[in-house]
Amino acid sequence: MNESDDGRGKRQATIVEVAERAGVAIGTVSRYLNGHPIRTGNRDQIEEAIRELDYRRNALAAAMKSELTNTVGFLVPRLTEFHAPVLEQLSQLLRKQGRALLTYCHNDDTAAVVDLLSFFDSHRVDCLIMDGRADAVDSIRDFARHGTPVIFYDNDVPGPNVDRVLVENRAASYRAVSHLLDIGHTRIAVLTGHTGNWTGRERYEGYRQAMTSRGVEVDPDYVLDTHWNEDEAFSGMLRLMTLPNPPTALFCCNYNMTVGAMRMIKEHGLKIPGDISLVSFDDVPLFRLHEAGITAVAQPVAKIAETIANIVSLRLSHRGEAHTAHTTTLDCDIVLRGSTRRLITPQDVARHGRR
Amino acid sequence: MNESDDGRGKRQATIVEVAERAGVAIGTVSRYLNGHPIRTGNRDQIEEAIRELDYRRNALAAAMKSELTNTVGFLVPRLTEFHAPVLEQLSQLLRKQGRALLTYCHNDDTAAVVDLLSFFDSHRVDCLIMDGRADAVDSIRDFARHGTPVIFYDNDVPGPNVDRVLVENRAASYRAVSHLLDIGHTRIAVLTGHTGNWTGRERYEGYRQAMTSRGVEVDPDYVLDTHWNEDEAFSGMLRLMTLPNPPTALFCCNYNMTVGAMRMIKEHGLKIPGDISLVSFDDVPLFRLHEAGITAVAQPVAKIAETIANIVSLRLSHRGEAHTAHTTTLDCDIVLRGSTRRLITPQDVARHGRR
DNA sequence: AACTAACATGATAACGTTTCAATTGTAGAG
DNA sequence: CTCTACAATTGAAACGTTATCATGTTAGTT
Repeated sequence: MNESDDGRGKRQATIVEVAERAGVAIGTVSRYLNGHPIRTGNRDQIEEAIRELDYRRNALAAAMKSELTNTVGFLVPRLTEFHAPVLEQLSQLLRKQGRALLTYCHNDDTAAVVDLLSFFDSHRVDCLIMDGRADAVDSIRDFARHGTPVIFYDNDVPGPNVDRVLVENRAASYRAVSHLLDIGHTRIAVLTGHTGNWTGRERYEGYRQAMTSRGVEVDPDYVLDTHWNEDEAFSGMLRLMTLPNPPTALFCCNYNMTVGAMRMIKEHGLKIPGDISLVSFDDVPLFRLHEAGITAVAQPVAKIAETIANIVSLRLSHRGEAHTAHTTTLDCDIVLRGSTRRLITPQDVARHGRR
Repeated sequence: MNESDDGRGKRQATIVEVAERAGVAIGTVSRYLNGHPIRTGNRDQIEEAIRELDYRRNALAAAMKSELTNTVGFLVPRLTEFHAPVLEQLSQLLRKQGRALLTYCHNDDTAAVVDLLSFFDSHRVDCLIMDGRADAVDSIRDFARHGTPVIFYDNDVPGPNVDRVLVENRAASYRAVSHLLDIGHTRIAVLTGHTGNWTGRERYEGYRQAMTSRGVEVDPDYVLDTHWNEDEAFSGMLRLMTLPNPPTALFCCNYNMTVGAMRMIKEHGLKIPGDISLVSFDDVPLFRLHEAGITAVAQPVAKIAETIANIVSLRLSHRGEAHTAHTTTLDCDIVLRGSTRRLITPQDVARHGRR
């Protein structure tokens, strides 16, 4: 329908043509486009020229000179119910700063991470946000060496001199497991995700400290170092529940594993919390709607996104200046629901009779 | 630790310096970088120079000449459990084509959509993927006029000459509601999302056709035109269940609304499917784990992502060539679970006695 | 050995901005 | 009306790549 809807596009007007048509210098147009003060007469001329020529700014050319692309690289491990809201809010906060996110979901694939790092690098993103990864420290250091700020979130890895936005994984786990201990459980199993990375290690450590601080010994059979994903959690859970002495409570270190564990529990006709109590790291809307309600550690998604956005803004407004990296550690909430129930001890059973 | 970890970054080597050092012409280095054949001797020289100078490609400068940024704009309404996996897979498929996604989550904010459109435009994304939006057709047309391919997914709006990747919303809804009718329900309510947009209208239309094809009249009280979100679904559901003659079954047109409806149902002590049967559009892992299991329409996420990625590739390898827009419509699956149960009729009750 | 093709190479002109130093214009003070 | 600040404007030089085309080199035929 449209005059030039021929699929070819049309020759693009440049700032030069705008300047000619408006009868001013190129620099003046540039200044106008960047919001600098302009003589009123000139402004009108320029605006008219822009309209008539259907001029659109070429951010690439601009970025080339100014060394700023207004683009931020974002590397996310998985788009789970924890990460998706972070991305959602981050995209909006950064937009208010005039920036947008170049997003990639790497699924713990080292090669993909390295590949993307160099893509982001050659595309000159102004900043990089990612989970700290031991398998890519060298690439990360290479990347950061050129002066682009990097922000780690969700997972940490020591070494690189970058800002970090993390949560108090250990303390939150400690409290979660303490809750299970409070209500009488001692045979508590944990799906750690993966103690090969910091987050998994910290969450496990919280578990361990809670246990030992009550004098409960950690049974190695109860510690499953799976891989943050549903299927491994499912099979791990299978091993767990077929032990001669299965656990009475379970602590799952992320959302995906909670789903895997719950699937095993349901498919084998077990009940939460009747047969086993459950605490999940990561809270999702549907946990409220579970039959019993799932007790969960809620990460402060909004605060995380906000903090990251602030750091981006800060680093880029002082770019070039030397600075020391800063780590922000945010608190988590524990939401108690019905999936954790006081343990019925043999004594209880004896006292009240079977079933 | 690193030699130049001073936070300033260091002067960036260019292709010119590489050429000088390698003793070849600039063009030769460019050709090498783009994988064109190069004399063996020269190749070694160039590779050495690149290594020694720590050269990194500047994709901006390249894009400026080649008119290709290897960047694709992605505008997603919300990062729900439907959209997140699409983004996840899309980011990976496009990466294999050497492209990356500039992502923004607009939350149905018209101003944000328009803003992003012009951001993508000035950043010269090679292609744009978004939900078709009536509130932005003009901006979309403006955008497309310059020759950049656009792909609509999830939602459609007639007019723009763009490719479309959609699902058979109407047919899937028809089958979902027919299932409810099959098992005896007639008082079936629907949360349409928003019939102001195509997806909502189609899903409602499937509902309506299923009803009338069985001679069941659609009760306007049972049709709730809410807004795809949890809270409106919650309050809508409240209105629904306090009707003198409340529905015995419910069809929710997206995941968020299902959560809202389930929340109301649970908080008011009602049972699924005891008090009300439920079908959800969009299937998520936790639906399997609900007490009864939630019957749901599963959109073919992987196919959607794949189809979009293929179109991107196709359009960009034939760019500049005139083409006619193509619409792909994909099938959905209906997964029957326990949330839909045969209606207990008054006769049944009479026959078996109360409770 | 001479003669073609076929192909890699070299020099240079774009691509569309921003930036900078130099210049012109403007308005307020004397 | 002139002088002085100060701000807006100008013109040209980058920014780092790709594209073009004429030139040089190689390898394949006869």
